[in-house]
Amino acid sequence: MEIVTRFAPSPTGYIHIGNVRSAIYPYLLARQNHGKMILRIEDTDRERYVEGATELIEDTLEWLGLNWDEGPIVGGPNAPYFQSERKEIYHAWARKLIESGRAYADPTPPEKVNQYREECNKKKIPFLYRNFRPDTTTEWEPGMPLRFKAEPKDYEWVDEVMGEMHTGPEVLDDIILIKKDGFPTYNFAHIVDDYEMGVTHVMRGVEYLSSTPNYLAIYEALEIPRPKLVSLPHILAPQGNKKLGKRDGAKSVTEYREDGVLAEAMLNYLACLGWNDGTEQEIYSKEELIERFSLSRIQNSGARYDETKLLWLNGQWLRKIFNEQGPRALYERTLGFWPKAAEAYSEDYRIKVLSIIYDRLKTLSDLREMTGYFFADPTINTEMLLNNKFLKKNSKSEIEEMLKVVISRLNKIDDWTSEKLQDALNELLEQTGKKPAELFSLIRISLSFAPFSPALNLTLGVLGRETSLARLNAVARAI
RNA sequence: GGUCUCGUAGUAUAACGGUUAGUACAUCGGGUUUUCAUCCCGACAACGCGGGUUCGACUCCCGCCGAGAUCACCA
Repeated sequence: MEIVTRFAPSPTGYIHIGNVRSAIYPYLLARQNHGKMILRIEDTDRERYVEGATELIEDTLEWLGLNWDEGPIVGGPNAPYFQSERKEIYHAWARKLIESGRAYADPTPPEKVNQYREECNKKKIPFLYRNFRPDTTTEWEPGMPLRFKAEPKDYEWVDEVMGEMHTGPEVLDDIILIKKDGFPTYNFAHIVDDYEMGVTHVMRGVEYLSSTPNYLAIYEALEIPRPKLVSLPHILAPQGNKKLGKRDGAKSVTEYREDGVLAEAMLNYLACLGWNDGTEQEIYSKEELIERFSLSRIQNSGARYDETKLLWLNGQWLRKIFNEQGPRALYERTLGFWPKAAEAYSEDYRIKVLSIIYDRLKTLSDLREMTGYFFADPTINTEMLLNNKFLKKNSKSEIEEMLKVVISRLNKIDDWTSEKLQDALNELLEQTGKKPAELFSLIRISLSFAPFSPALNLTLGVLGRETSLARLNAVARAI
């Protein structure tokens, strides 16, 4: 049987890292089995609806490379994929339930319901609406919610992650199927949609585990088969033991993209947070994840979100792309992350800069801070030079003298390549009798006035003869 | 409070009932001609507690403790 999974977010804002994973796993499962993934927008709560949220969700999924086979934009045989446009479908199924006596109109005003609830809370007994069930012969009219009529009993089922589950009759209640505004609740709508759309695996956060018996009762009453149920443990906030949410400052996936985190790294990190294939592999491409994924190896406890590891993985991916696909492939990912001054330079030059600095990047946005001196002469800061821990024992005149020796030697280089430059630097060490730390710091700082920079011969090589010598001369004059 | 779930180093995780409890991130130390990083080497560090079952338990069972979820006309 074809495997059909779905990601069914509600458009209430951006997708943050706490909840993308419930899009990743369904995607992997569907691709692995040559099945389908559906994107369905659960927009039945008009109060929480956020304009533009659907686009944000689509954008995030596309960036991560999680393409869907049915849903908004691409369409499909089960359209529409917005729940707000499927009202008639829910009502048709609801009528079926009314006819079989498993749903009833509830004329009780909300205040009364709250009153019942408070009474129970006061008596410290569980609140079950079915104990307050009103006259169930009322005709269902607009403006009146429709409730499920529960038949308390035991339920057993298998959760693909949590294993065998069982509950008693005390968890079953008369839940609302259709709200008074005519829109269905999640509890009802998702069941109808999943069935109509042929979803075989319902993957969602563990918070739905407690409601599952009620869903099971609805499947039964509707006389439709139940899909496989997969509860995904929460991603926990860095502090505390609560699930990661926007209130914890959970960043949107888009935000990480803007910070220069690669989609590959994001997908890799999130997929492996709460899942592993049993090997010691750390770096997985999307294709490898699709191949190796298995429901049975999803962890059943929550996993804490660790941004440091994400950034480490991002560094790994940055280097992997550079080494395996070449400088140009990585360069293409860096567009938009360069300092403004870089615009005046050729692509070729920028690729050279990238080639010597890429292994120092944690995120692409580091380029802005780290490459400034390749595109504009740095401001000369004599303090920085004289107070450097390797240089401070030298007097100004000694520094000036050293610079002159360096300049005259570099001037003699006929072929300005990193190899020749390295030879010249080695000779200078012998000639001056200085330690590398001392001589190289002097040159490095004079060229960049940056806290750090790539290997000296490479920096000189990329900067070029003219710029390098001009900067060294400028420093010699300023001292 | 009822119901359900979870519990290996700081973090993410591995381990047919038999291993010096493995790996990665982080941290600390060292190495690679400056710096920052990469890379390499090394160190620190864990089975929540208590009972069983067993020749032997991180692994199976029970109890406790701790953490979380849920008990909405939100999803």
